[in-house]
Amino acid sequence: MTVRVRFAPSPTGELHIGGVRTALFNWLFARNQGGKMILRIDDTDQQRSSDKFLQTILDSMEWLGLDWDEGPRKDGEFGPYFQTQRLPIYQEEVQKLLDSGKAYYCFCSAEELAKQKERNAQKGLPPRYSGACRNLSPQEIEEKKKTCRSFVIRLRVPEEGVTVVNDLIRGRVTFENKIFDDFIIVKSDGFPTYNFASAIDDAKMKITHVIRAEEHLSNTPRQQIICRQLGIPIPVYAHVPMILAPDHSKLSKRHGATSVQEYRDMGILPEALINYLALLGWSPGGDREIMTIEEMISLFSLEKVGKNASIYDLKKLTWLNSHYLRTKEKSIIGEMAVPFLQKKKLISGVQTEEDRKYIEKVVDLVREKVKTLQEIADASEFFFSENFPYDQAEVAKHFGREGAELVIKEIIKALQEVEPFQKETINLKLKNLGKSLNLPLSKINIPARLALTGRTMGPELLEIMVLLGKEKVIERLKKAEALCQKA
RNA sequence: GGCCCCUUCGUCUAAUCGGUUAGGACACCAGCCUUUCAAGCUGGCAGCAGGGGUUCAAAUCCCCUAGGGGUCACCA
Repeated sequence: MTVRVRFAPSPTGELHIGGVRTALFNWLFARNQGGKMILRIDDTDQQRSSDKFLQTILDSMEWLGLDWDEGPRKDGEFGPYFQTQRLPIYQEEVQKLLDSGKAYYCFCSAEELAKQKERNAQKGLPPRYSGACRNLSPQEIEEKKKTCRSFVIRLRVPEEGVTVVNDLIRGRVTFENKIFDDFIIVKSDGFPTYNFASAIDDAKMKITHVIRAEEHLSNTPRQQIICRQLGIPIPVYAHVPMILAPDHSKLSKRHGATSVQEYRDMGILPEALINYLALLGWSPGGDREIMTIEEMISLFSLEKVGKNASIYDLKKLTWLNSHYLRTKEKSIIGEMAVPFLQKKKLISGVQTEEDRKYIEKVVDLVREKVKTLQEIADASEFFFSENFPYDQAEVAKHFGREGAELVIKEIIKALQEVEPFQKETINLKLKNLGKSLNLPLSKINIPARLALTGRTMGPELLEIMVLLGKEKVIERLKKAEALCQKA
């Protein structure tokens, strides 16, 4: 039997790192097993679902390279892959349950139920359904259908016995059936609830392994009860540990960047995010940390997924990102930096071949010092514009001192003589200048760097000079000379 | 509150069947390198939640306690 897994997000928000990690584990498992990855959209919440979220989720998945074999933008033989398009399927199953008495209509209003819950809470009892509509006669049902505005359908849950979840990660987990009340399977708007739709779809889509977050573990027995009542197969479950925020609480917007989109905007590379997330809750064993996607696929196994929740740490993500930033093909990084440079208005929308080459050189030079694509853009401003800012404190310190102007003048004079304007020739000239002025090289380089870039730190000075070209170098030094007089 | 899950450095984790000076990575600190800042290299700091058992031997098996998380929705 070929492995079939699914990732089933609901389009009620952006894809956050917890969700992606679940998607990733599903994907790695499928690819490792030579199975199929199915993407299903659980959009039964009419109020909160939106097409905008659907699109960003799909875009995020594609950006990360987590492709799917069946699903939206793709289709497949077990569709449709949107739950809202599968209503007839659910209706058919509900009817079966209704006919056999395994489910029943409930006419209790939301207000009534809320009151009931409150009463139970006051008595210190668990909030459960009273069973008021459990045994209505056919006549009563017909009558209520006429008088009540709306109704739901509940599943008759056996009161005795236990339901055992066999989880690949957690082992056997046993639940007493008496802790469940008759839960709702069809809402008053006619849409199925999550547990119901999910159980049916997993079976109809021939899902073999349900890999999802641990928060669903407590829901699993309900789904198994549904499966049993419907006589459909129960998949193998694997509940992966949750990802928690640094304060140990459940992930939310107030914890800063949590969605894929935000990381993308920040200038995180997809492979860095994937690599980082793979390490959260899973380890290939040994000392492996940095892995290609192919290595992850071949090394992945659910047995090696841990049981305990993990807390995400931006610092490590950032470290991985800087690693990939430095080691990936420079033309690719150059390409990836383009939107960030555009956003800062350092380059225009269209580039000539020459522009591209220049961008690539700049990016290649700057990437050694930074951790994100955004930082590449921030660090390369002076390569694209004459209006870059000067660090005022450094200006005061280096241009304000006595003799500063003279040094700049000497540098200008020396550089003007350099021909051709290349690393070696410039280097030789500056070294000689240092000797003749009896100054350490740093006393020449630091003011020069400040004049050319506005900062005292950055890529290698000689590289900067060559890339900028003689003309701009001289021009900026002259500007600095003027600053000296003011300082 | 009931039920369920979990617990190795600050964080992510490793440790085939019980025997390890409990390993690695990020972060942090120091040194080296260096024409700045990084990177890189070397070294350092730091952990088996607590208590009972079982055993010649426990991070590892069992029990209890504590702590954390999840779930009990006409959300998924």
